Amino acid sequence: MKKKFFILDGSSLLYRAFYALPLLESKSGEFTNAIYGFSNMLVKLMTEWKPDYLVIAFDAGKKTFRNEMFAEYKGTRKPTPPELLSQIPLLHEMAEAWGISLVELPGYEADDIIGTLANKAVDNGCEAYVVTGDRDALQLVKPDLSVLFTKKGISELKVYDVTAFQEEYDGLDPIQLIDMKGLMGDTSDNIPGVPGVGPKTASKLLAAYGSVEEVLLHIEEIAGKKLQENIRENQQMAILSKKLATIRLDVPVEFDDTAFKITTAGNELTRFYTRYNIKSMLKAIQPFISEGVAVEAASEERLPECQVINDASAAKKLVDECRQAGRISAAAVFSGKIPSVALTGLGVAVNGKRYFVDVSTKGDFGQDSLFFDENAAENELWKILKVLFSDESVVKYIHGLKNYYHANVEVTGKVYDLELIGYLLNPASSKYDVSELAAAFAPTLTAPEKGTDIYNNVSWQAFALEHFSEDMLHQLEEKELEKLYNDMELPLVDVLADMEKNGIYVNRKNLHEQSVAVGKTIADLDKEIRELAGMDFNVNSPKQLGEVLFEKLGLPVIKKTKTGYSTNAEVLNQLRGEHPVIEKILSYRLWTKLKSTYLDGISQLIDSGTNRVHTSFNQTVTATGRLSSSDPNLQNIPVRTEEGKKIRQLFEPGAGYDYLLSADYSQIELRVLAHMSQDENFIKAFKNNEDIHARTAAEVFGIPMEEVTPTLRRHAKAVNFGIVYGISDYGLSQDLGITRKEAAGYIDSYFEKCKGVKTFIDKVVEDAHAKGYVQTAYGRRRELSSINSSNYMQRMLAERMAMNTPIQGTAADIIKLAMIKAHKMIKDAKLKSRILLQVHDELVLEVVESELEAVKSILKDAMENIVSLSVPLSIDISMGKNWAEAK
DNA sequence: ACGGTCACG
DNA sequence: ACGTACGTGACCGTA
Repeated sequence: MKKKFFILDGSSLLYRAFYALPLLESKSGEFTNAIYGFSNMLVKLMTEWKPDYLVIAFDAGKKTFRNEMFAEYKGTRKPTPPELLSQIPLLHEMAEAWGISLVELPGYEADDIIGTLANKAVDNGCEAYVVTGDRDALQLVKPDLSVLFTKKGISELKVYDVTAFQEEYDGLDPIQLIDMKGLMGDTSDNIPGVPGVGPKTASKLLAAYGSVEEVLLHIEEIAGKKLQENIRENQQMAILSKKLATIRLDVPVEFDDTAFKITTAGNELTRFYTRYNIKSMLKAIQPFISEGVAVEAASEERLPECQVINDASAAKKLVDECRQAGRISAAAVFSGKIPSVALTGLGVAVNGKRYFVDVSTKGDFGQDSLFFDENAAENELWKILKVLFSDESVVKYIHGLKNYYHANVEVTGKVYDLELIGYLLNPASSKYDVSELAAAFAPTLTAPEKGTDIYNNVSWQAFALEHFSEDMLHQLEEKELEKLYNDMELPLVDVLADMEKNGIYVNRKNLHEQSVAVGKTIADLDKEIRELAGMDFNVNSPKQLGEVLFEKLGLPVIKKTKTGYSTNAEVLNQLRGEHPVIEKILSYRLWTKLKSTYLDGISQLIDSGTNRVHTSFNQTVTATGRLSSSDPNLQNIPVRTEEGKKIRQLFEPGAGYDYLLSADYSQIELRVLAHMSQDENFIKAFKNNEDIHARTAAEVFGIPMEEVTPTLRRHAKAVNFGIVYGISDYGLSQDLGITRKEAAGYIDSYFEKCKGVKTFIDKVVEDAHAKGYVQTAYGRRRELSSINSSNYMQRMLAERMAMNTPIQGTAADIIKLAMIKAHKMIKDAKLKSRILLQVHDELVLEVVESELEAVKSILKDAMENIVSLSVPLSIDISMGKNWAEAK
């Protein structure tokens, strides 16, 4: 029996699969529907056709080429959706996972590779099969060479052998298809053909003469004067069109008896479909993979029973097992609030087994923090187990390291916090809890149902961590993020834990007094507003307020929102003078914001034990690498208005400390921009320690520094901000209240003067389009999946993110490193002073008088010298008896 | 749960 | 013609 050689048209199948299936997205953000469809096709071929050889032909070359290729398909000239383009690298991965050769040759189209190889396979004594969604391939049909044409998307295949072809094409010889095209053309492929010749005429001519060349030799005989004339005038076109339609059979590729055989390695295949979360495929591939892997894929059913450790000897045995394995995967349960947190339960996984240990001090595990007792004796089982976390020979795979620090667990040696690693791999995700990570990295592991008891739940988490950590670390290495983890995110955990534990003192008495006073102000304003409006309503309700202002009072509508009238500050400011109530409403808004968010909001979060607020610094929230702060958010305490500053006054040094000290980077983002862009003007200005916005104004408006007015400086400042945010003329015009044209003019002259910035921004955006992600100077990555979107708005947004992220993110990286260094220096110097807050470009410390100079010099060193850029980094230090004074 | 609003860098 | 500045979190009212 002849061996079967299959060659697949990669681009046409990918395209068909993409449009046949709804858009699927893996947990880590890649689109996968085309890959899913393609995979189903492979499975179908493998089971129903049992090929001996199978290869995929694909077009090599630039993305733009691929763009055109897809764009011309089916006569639609729409740009190829980025969601499809983004799956091309996955196609390569998929082929590799299957052990299938992917044949690409720069300068040759997939069609020609397919034609050549199919024919060579036939010459080698094979039956050749071309699998494609492109009808042009039918010209290849001959004895022993069939075309499998996709139908209904890709779910069915129609077989064209010589007989089937001739049945459908009325006795035409397959190779005559190219003569057909030569005569009638093909609009979708931009092949012109002969005007006035359609399928009917072309068939008739070919039936009579056999080929384009023969037709041209017999022009005089052709019936119909107009037709004769058309053919005569378009002889060249007919020949060229035929040539364009002809699949070449002379591509320099050889039939490779070894490489073209399928060498499916089961674990690669499992890993691939696991990574992209294509669950159904994990079942479908079972017949093709070895037994060992089948077991791994079926682990869903093989979740071991949770063993509960409740005596010392079992605990010791577990310690021994982890030590011998050199690793522990653990998920912990904590109770209590910072600064009083206790570890109360521990799930452990090792060697594919899972355990649960109840380590709560009173054996009341599952109760909440009300039962926390810091004087309670340490749990006996925990005493035995905790040594694992400080054993240098044991690698720890855990989740949420900061909580361990809060619970005073000593964790040393090699530690992998999979939460942090998940964040580095995809900072755009919103959650990194174990079940979320499992869904992304180990989709065969089904998370326990809601309501599952804590023993099973936590031990499952440990089991899951052991299961997918290897894959995550592999990706960390592939994306070159290890350094970022080891030198930045991991050491930062200790710093943040200390800051959160420290908290910041709040003057409760003053806070309460302010709250009462502001409450009175608000009540008065509320009354006045209702009187001025002539009716009762809830001023806090934008809906009701809108109705009062724009319907009852008939004020002009400035702007609308999705749901109704806009009543924001910008709108209200424009309505000032139209009605006396407007002023009152603005004032009401200001005071209620202060009271509800800052006075009463923070009041609720003051720890009654320490009289301090212990914010959470979230390390895995922002897409750019910044920290965020919550419960309460101490990164948005008012500072811009006088009323707001009163809030800052409430934050004071605690007992035993003398001052709050603030150290903030001067213009760090613009300095980063100067460094990354190597723009001469910016570098010079920063090196000379000039007022950067004034310098920008001088350059952009072409005047000497002395003539820069405050207004011009303000405008230049706005442009600088705009650059950092990802400039758009519209945004700038809104900010400055100028026309869009004027804004565009500003941007033009800015780029004219700052060529380096222009070049840099263009390069960043271009790279983002090519790679689908952007990076900070330290290699932190942010995926921008909509950067090639066909939706203008989405694409523009992604481009602004592309411009902003390297700048904002690099600045965030720098201050993170500075925090680590400052924290260490303070510790090494055994100072009592300590870091309390980080506000993106500022650190707030609590200091004792005697250490002032030491602290200042440490901060200067740590913050200014942490990295050497092309421009100096500079910090301003100020201090006072409260946070408002330290500004 | 979501949109509108507003506080910060 | 379209309609946006980048990154966050908390509160309120409304669905």
